[in-house]
Amino acid sequence: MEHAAKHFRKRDAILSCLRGTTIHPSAEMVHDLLQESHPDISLATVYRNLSLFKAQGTIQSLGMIHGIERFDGNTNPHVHFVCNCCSAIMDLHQMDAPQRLCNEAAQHIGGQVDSCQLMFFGTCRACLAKQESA
Amino acid sequence: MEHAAKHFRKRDAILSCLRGTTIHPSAEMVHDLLQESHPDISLATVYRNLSLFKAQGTIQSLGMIHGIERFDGNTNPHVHFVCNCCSAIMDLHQMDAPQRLCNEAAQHIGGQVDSCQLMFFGTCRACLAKQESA
DNA sequence: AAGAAAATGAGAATTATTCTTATTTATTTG
DNA sequence: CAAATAAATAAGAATAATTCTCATTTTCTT
Repeated sequence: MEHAAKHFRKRDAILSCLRGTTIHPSAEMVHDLLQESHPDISLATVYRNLSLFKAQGTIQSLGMIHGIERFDGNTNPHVHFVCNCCSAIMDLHQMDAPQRLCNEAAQHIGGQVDSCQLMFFGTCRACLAKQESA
Repeated sequence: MEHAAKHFRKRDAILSCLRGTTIHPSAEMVHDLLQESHPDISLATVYRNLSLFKAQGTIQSLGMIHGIERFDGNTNPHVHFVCNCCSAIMDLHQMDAPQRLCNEAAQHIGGQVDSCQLMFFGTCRACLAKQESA
């Protein structure tokens, strides 16, 4: 059957939210961000749709950071920095994506390599400043 | 008697277990691996000591892989491959550790970079074979 | 407009991990 | 060597992020 583009308001709002932010939010952060425009959105709906988008490849998961799963609406491969102090996640677009290493990895592992993740950990500028003034 | 027993404490057994395996086990996997030599070890003890070693820097955490935290007794920086099918984690010692990228990352982020992790995801050889025969 | 299919809200269920407390084991001290 | 003190452990309860259930609402098809 032919389907026109379906319009599911809350689902769309969740995707727009992810695509419109660079904070790499968790499910709860998405829920908070949507409070103003959709005060009646359920946390379960956020979790459900994030799982769906992830399975579709529409968004990517950055994995569990400090015990909480974080998401990125930008599926282009790029490098991330995680602040161990405030759990902020920032893009490092300036750095070469390590995709070129996938083939090399595949040879060594003798399996099929689908993706890779390069992640730096440390303390962000804001948290460094806070520590100095304390 | 007391001196000899000191070397057979459960804490030591947990560390030895981690250092003697390359499967990058979770807490539960460590618990299982120790069943034969220490059938009365408690899962809480495993968790408690893994947290301790991690805080000390005696071992490293590879983060949550498919929802479960995995550990590595080898604190030397090296690259890992994760099978999305069976959750196996393998070392890629052959590949350059990306430590040299830390300085570059620090410049871009304007913060302090402590560590980094390069991880490849895909399907391991064993799981590929299983899929073909199915 | 009616019926079918999909999405949602609310809260219960799940599960990896952490915490609490009583007990056991190791270490220090007299 | 023995008493006192400190550290480690076992068992199970508590916690918290995530998933699941199901009744209801919304959207789509005819």
